[in-house]
Amino acid sequence: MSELRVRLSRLPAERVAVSRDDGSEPFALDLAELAAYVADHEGGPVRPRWVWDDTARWHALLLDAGVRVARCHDLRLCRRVLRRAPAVDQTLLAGEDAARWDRLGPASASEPALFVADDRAEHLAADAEDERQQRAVAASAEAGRLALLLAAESSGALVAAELRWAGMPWRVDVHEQLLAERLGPRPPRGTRPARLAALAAEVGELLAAPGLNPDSRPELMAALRRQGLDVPDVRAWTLRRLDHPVVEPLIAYKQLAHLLATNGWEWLDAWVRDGRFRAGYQPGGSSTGRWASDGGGALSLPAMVRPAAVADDGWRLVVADVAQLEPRVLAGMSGDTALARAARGGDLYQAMADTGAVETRSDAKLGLLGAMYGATSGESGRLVADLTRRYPRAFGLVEEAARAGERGQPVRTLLGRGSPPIGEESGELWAGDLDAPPADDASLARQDRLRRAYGRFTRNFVVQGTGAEWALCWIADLRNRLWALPSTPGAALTERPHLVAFLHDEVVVHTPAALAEDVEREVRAAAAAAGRLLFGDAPLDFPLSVSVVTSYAEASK
DNA sequence: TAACCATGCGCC
DNA sequence: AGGGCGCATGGTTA
Repeated sequence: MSELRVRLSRLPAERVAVSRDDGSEPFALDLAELAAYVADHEGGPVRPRWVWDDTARWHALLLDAGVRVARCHDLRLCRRVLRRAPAVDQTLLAGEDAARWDRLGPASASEPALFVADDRAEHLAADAEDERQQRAVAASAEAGRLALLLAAESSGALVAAELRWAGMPWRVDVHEQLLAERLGPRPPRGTRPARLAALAAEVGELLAAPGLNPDSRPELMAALRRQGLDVPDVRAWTLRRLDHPVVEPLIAYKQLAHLLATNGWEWLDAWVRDGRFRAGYQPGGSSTGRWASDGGGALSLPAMVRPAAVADDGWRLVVADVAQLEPRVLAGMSGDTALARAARGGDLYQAMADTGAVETRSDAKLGLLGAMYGATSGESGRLVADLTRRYPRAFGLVEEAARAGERGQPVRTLLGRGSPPIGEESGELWAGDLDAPPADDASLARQDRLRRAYGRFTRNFVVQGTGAEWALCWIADLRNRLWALPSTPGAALTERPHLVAFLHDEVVVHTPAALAEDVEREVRAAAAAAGRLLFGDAPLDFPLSVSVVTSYAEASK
């Protein structure tokens, strides 16, 4: 029996159109009735797939009403995937309002609301778009994989909405103490904290440039040059090679200035409330399918502030990350049995070294990363050549992806996500120009540079993108497993084990301490399930390192 | 003045 | 000749 799809569209005056694909008559509800309708179905024997334009907006509203849904189809997100999927006949996605669906951007992830004034999504009918998408998938030669991809994307969108809704537990007092220890007491807005001011003064003195502003690159470069320190840039990595007393305080200044700017007191004011850090997530926000973040910087929480992420009393954080996700995914998608054998154990790089493919673990890592990123020169380039002989299918796959990119051809992930066309991001040169003969040496060189850059991108795209697909399957399954853990009847999402962070290949679950072991078991089981979903019975492991901790900073990496 | 770019650093 | 992001700053241009 096929599943029931219930399509929801917005109507004027904050009402909602409900249209089921079981032949029943469509009808309208107000928001209170909608929450009750959804809750009623989620509690019933057949949980529908809820079809809507943007999960961030609909699920936030439902969560506020105490309703959690099991499955959905995010039309905006899935349309974006299908529009670039090489296996999809694009004419099947044309039709009424298609252009408006194409232009539809994500709801503001930091403040999702179902109804907003002057909304471009207003009156877009979910039924028509859903039918188009279903037809496009069904007609594709990769219908099964695409359907899995869309389901995973949509589940990811549910996770993202729940992450924002629940928030990461965050201790403002711990964070403020940490800032005070390093920077001094909170200064008035726009002035430097004491420790930063002292370091700036010290740098100025050591460079004989009183009043120097170390934040100004031209000022700093000029002052360094006057001291005979000629550097091409002022990156910490470059400065460290200099032998001069200013290096240490200058690097310390830069580090603390960065802490202040990105995760200082103003960040706390903006993003932490009621003991929760609520960031905006954008599922599928990057072209490879990885998530992006939208306010708050949830995907780049510096180690320095992680001590402030503390579980509630009697609760724990279960932190889990996958070891070497992308090399494992590469082994699986290429069917490289030698690399897959190395991916059976906990340490893929060490296993490569143990078989004699390379001398040391670090050589294995350097060579594999070089192959996935497109390193050509030096040590890394030489190792890539060696490893290509040992793992021809895996290294051949990324090499072929790079060649396709250099020819200007898009590539696809395991589940069928297509890369954006060449030149789309850079804007430097659109694809048509590549077919025209270059007018002069300069434009020839420019074309060449663009092709190579796109080749490095497509090389990485197939691996990073398939890695993102594995991770989506992982968190989608984990989300359901966590919900299925025993809890008191009617317990809300945040009264049970729930996800509070997802960072590409790592998750954090906030759980009552007594359930931490169950959570750990489910996190591992979900990883194994994701591997089977993508790679079937291929002999391939996705080992996790899992820590049960009170503070995020204690998690071993 | 606002919008944009370049730089540098953080995360994966 | 190393992939993907976000964010803040300073400095430039429209």
